Amino acid sequence: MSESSLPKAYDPVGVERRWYAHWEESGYFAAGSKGDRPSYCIMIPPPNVTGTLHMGHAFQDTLMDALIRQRRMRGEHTLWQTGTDHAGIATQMVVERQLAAEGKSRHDLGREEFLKRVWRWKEESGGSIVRQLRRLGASCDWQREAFTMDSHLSAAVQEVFVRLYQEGLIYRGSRLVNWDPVLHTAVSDLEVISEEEEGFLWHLRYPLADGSSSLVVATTRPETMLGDSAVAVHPEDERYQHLIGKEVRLPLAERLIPVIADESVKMDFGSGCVKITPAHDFNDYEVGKRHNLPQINIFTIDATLNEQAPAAYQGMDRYVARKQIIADLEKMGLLVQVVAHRLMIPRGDRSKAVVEPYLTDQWFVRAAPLATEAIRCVEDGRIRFVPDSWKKTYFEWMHNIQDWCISRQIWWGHRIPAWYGSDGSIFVARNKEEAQQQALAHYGQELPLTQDNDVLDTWFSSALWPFSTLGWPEQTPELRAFYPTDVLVTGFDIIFFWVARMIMMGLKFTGDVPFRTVYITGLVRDGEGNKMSKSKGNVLDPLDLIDGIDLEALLEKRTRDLMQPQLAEKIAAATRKEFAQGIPAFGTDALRFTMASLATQGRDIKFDLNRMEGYRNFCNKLWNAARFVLMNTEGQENGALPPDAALSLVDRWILSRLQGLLRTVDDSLSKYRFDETATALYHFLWGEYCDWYLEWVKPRLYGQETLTAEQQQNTRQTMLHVLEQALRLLHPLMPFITEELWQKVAPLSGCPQPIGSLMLASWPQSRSSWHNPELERHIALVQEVVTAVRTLRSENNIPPGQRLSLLVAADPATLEQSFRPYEGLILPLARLTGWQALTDEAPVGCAVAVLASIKLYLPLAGVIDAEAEYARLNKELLRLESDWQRVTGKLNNPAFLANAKAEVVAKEQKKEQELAEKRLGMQEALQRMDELRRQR
RNA sequence: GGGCGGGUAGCUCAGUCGGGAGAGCGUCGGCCUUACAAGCCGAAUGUCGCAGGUUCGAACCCUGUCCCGCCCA
Repeated sequence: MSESSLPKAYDPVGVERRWYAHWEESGYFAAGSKGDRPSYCIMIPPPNVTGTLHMGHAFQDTLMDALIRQRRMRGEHTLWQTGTDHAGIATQMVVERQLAAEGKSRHDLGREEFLKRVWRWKEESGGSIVRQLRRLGASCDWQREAFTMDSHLSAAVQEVFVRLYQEGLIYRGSRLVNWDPVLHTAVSDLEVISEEEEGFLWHLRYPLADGSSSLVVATTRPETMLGDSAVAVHPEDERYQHLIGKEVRLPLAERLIPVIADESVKMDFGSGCVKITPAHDFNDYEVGKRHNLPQINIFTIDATLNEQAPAAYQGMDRYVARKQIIADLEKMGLLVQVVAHRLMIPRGDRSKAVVEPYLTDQWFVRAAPLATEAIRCVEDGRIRFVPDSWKKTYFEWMHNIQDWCISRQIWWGHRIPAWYGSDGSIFVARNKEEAQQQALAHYGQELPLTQDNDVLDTWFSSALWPFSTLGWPEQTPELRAFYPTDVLVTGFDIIFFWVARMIMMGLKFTGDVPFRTVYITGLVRDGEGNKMSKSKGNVLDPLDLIDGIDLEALLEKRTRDLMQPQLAEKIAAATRKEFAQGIPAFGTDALRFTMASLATQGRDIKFDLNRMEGYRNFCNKLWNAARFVLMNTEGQENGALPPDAALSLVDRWILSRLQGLLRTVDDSLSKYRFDETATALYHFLWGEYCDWYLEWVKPRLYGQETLTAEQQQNTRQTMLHVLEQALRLLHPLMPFITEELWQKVAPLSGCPQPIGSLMLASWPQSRSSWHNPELERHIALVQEVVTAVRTLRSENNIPPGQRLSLLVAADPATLEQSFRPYEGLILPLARLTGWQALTDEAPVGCAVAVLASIKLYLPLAGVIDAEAEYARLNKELLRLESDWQRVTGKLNNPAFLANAKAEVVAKEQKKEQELAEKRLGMQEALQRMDELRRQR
């Protein structure tokens, strides 16, 4: 054995930087030309251009990269389309906050200047997330990197808008929408998070107009009473029949409003009378339409009271007004009671401000007509959800789909391609010139037009991503080659936001589905199952797991820029406790392997740092296995893999096991069961290749067996070949370490032609001639024997160094077929000097192991702890007894024999024989041990 | 209120042909055995949430029920 060219422990840092740069510079990520290869395409869910990489990205991008790398190795024409999203509201908020720090607002700058500023911010910070993506090893085609505001993507947005408008699928209308009074924009219902909060139910008395009596309404929002248009009761509510049709005098506003009957009123809620405020409540809006009630808007865009409110309240914030109104009503004796009440409070997902139902002019997509086909394509299997059950969630939403409010009153985004004439006529066009032509046709003369000030919902452009990035509306070669794409990998949290909308838009504009499979991942959470969030202070940065971070830096990072600075102390304490030593550097491959192994079917993925440490160790194990292989092959003649017959038992065995691994990896990847892939590779490399095969190889290479030079060479070649193949299989999950090792291993294993990178090496093909189940069964018995001897040693405290000889009792056929041919594999690993067949009674003072067909005796006279051995054997016998009884019970049951499948019965019979044999052997052994311990 | 997912070893989770309950981590014991102490060898550990049912046979299928979580209203 020679010195290895590898250091003793794997150090990921240099390896990762070096290889990624090499891959990218060499153009290995680029899709290249199609030729006659099958295409394979994944669209990355575009992250926020100014954002940073979080655990969810690391998780999903690892899986996408694994799929892409495997397909690339299989020789397919692969494209992983990458890019970023302009994230309208989020990005605008960041820049506005920067301005605020300078004491300015966007209005001080004006639209044009503000947008320049946002672009500048995008240029400055836009690089970080794509740099981080590279650190993950992502093999996306950077030459095709797209941004949702790129000109050709923007052109697609305009095209889609115009066509939908022309078909009547986009319309502008005055509707009640979710209004964010802080951001001053409408948001879609998906961007509103409703959560239960503590509040009150106020019971207010409204006097009847004729002064005859009064009624009591219950409300959670007393300030909106100034906009009431009616009071409603249930038509069948006997308490209030006499009131229906009468009028009440609305206090403070001093308006007369009718009492109406409407089915939607819940009789058992509050007093059974409710105020109806059509301009400020979604339900009341519907009621108002049914009863033709006026819509009285009492709020400004800031949710302060406007001129529709009585002068005394104008200009007040909604919550200030609430207090004032309650106080005023109380003075007037009209406040009946106040009851604590939990209610759902809607907040904007970005600003966290309480969202106000607000009457404004907005643009909408008529969703129902688009949904029909989008539902059908999942029903008929053109699109498949993995796991399948997510399609129920999809259907649930699609069947109840609402029109989509797509206009946003912000500046950063795709400006709506609509122009208004002086009389309010709308001209929707691809550009201003086209709009002016329309206007000319309409007015018969040239008149000034003004463009709509609003921009589109960011998700509108995201919905086009699968085809806009490929060049649509042009029929580009890329569009032809890669659309429909193959699989979308994303989280369940954006099925509605994004997946559903891509399906609708894709079908509408390309006539085909945007992807054939939707693989839905779980959400990465912390070890306790909590969502990772800045305010909880439990965020882990994938880069910190790769590079490591010391405690101080981690504390600083977690407590910087908190929305609620008072949380800093608590977060710091928790962080100190959990990461007293900071986080060590684990490297990208360990992170990726962890992500893959966590990719089970569940919804929540609790990220476990200990597990990651285990996979870091796995990297080191692999490193050292390769180191061992290289030590024994570098500078030697290793030949080429010979035909089967020339190979030794262990060589044939590991090749057979390799076939099993190959099948499992292919199968699990095709099912998106990355956890199975990871487990199979881990178990093969550590549990079989290292723990058994390499140990068996040692005596062969070290000349402890008399082998010819050729036999030794064959083993060296097998050792190289299996490692080389396993590195290929592992590459999609662990690209860096496999590349580094493969570069050294592949030339020695005689790879047919020199290849620049493992990325381009072919994906291993299974060879059925290597599959050898009979040999695997024999070796399984060998492993059982070795383990049994080791157990006997361990249980009797025999030092590993102490050499022993083994006595073996079995029938001659078993001995000759299952034991003797394998003695060379058994003796060294069990650390035995030799063995003898036992024909007579075993000598006194042996430790005994009873296998199905073989009994093993380890002569330990004088050393053996008879008492302990007796207890151990007794326990094992009890276990055998219970197993045996269960099996014989089955076999004695006529119903079982009559109903069970023949192969099951046969299996049980075989099991019964084995157990009976073992049981008998164990009884004998136990008896002898009993005698021995009594002699003491 | 409607829908969905989960409850398996101390922890995190596999276990979709219904036919002997698994892995990793942790724990315990023994080892610096010339690739690796980030390692090697060995061991212990289960009311498969609960109750019924179907079946020769249930962690798995059915019904009910409890608990936890998510989504929608």
